[in-house]
Amino acid sequence: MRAAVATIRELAYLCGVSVATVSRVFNNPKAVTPKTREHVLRLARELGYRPNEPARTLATKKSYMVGLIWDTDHRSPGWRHPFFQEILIGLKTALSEEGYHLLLLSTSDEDAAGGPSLDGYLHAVRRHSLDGVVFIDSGNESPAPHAIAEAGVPCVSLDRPVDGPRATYVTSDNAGGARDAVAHLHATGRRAIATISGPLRTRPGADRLAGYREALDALGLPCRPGHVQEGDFYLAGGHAAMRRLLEGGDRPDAVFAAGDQMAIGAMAAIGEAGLKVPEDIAVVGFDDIELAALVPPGLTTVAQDKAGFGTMAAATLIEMVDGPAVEAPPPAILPTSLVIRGTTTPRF
Amino acid sequence: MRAAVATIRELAYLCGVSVATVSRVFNNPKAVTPKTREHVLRLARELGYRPNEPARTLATKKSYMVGLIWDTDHRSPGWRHPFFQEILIGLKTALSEEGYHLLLLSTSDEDAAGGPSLDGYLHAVRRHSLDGVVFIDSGNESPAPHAIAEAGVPCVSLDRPVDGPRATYVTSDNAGGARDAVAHLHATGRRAIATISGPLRTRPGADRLAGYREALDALGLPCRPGHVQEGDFYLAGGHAAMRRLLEGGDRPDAVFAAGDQMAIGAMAAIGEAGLKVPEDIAVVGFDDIELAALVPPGLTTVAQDKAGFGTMAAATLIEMVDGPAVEAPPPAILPTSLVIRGTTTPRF
DNA sequence: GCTCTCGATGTAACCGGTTACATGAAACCG
DNA sequence: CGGTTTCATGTAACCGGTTACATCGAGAGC
Repeated sequence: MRAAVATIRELAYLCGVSVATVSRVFNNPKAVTPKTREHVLRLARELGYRPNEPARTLATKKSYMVGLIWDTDHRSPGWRHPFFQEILIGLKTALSEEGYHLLLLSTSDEDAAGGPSLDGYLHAVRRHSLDGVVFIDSGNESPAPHAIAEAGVPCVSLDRPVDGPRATYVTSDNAGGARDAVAHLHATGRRAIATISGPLRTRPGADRLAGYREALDALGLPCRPGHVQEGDFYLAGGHAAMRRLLEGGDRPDAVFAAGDQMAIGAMAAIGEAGLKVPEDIAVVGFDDIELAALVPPGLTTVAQDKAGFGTMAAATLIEMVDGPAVEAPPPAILPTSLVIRGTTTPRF
Repeated sequence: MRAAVATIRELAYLCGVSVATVSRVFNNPKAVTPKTREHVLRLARELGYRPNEPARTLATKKSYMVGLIWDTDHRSPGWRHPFFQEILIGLKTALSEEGYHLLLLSTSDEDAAGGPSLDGYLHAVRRHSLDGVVFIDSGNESPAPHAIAEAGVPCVSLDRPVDGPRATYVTSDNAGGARDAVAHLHATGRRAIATISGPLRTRPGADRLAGYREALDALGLPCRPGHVQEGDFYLAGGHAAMRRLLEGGDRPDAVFAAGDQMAIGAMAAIGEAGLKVPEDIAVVGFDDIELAALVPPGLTTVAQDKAGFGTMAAATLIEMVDGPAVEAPPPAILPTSLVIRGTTTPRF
């Protein structure tokens, strides 16, 4: 391969046209005669010319880059969104198709950017001329997304509502999924259905609990106070919450855990208490992480549309960035689907 | 917060100095009188001024961005490096500390950049003036890293050797870890030690098998041909390979699987054959994925230094980028450590 | 044939930084 | 005290694109 031509001026010279024409070939092809267009394109291809992005960004204020903010300190388990990786794939793929790139931003950049200011991310966005931002919630109530959203930067947040002139969010149908889970437990013969909720300050935590309550209501089952235990979305929290449920004297015959990790922790606690899943206590989780299918006897769970998160976030963001600057699209609520496995086999 | 000052010229005007002085305050502080320096810094802080990155990049050719190439098609499971996420965290954290950012690149960008050329990534690197590249191997023998490495772009590859004037790689001590695993199986009383290798075209696959052979040699054990089965690093491959081992007539009393997923697949196959782990067959894995601790009775495994991958990659890359442009540092070999759990309890 | 339009192309300013070089003041020195 | 060095600062060119506006030529209309 020959050395790539460096600049638009060189290419213009070689083509015998002006820089403006070359520029137009790439940015507004129909403003240029087919003949010259082809000529320029052919030479560009042969010489391996590609317009320089920083220069283009400088001139247009559009970088074709979006920031992925992933607000967390690296010590806490908070950074582990249950399917960060799937989200990332979906996001990256969808953005690439539209010619956008993804720049990773995390808490450390905030400080590095000059002191722990509340709007460190906003500065990062400005510095790089980012076209928009995707924010993955880690449940730690960071003020970052609000600062950005309010500044009018196109912004989509995952699993956490934000408002701002060009901000929206995408989440699963948490309440609906929870209702399905409870209805399924009821349909398999369980009547004393407890729940291990997520942290109630998180939106999915609160919504899944609400769905649980609605379902009990609809089924005419009482909502016994001891049957709601708050967890932390992680293994340990599920384990501890399950022990509380077991020690409560009012032993449930089914548990809806608002996250698969908690469900697995709960199953461990059930085993330690000498009880069996699903014979003594049925379990349903939420998320459908990879592990759910592997842990015996297979965890019944409310599956989220993992790839959908990324894809939807990308689509929504691009709509705000590219589209006519009207207003923020409505929040996207992804459907869930119940995956039935061994932890909820019917009672006789 | 007041509106951020847009340009260096404005700030210079407000400070009553020239743009050159302001620029120096940020890039070469000691070239400027303490008094003016403080003055400029104070005003800059008050006004929220930050130098514009694309402009800076345009002028200096240094973007303070490194690309993370993650070569894969999104369909295959190949993108699942066993701990992509940990690597990413380590990488991002270490890079942020030095003021570098991470730009995600993946296969789709290659095409979008104008046809499926072999050096699509190289173009992406040039377009964005990336300072370097980290390449995560997904085992699909992509030619991408070589094109980049040979072009002289600073480049560090994970788990796969590359050469180029400024290229190096980081990997675990795969052979050493494998030797430890086999020695441990021997020490717990096993003598008929089989292995499920990774794909032999991958470097870790080949190295772990080599380590296994060396260990058998050192222990004076024969290396029976039927006792080496090639897997794919995934659950299904481990399962299939284990069945081949069991059907071979020459049943082993221990298996070293070159990856935890394969080990877990193998354990399933052992269970299906009516045999027990560790009583009938002991199992050791490699990686120490999260699941290893959770799957009963706990998988003994060779732990890799997950965070170390990212940190080391970042350090090595920055050394090449920042440092005096001598030559590529030698490959980094991260130590492994054996984590002993329930699948290898000693034989009486 | 002459103007008028319109569409393709060129010229040059501009985006927001960096930096080589010029400048001028202060410090140093014999 | 004149001359030289040193050092902080300023001027202006440059990085590689985009784009407003000017220009020019061809076809349309009369």
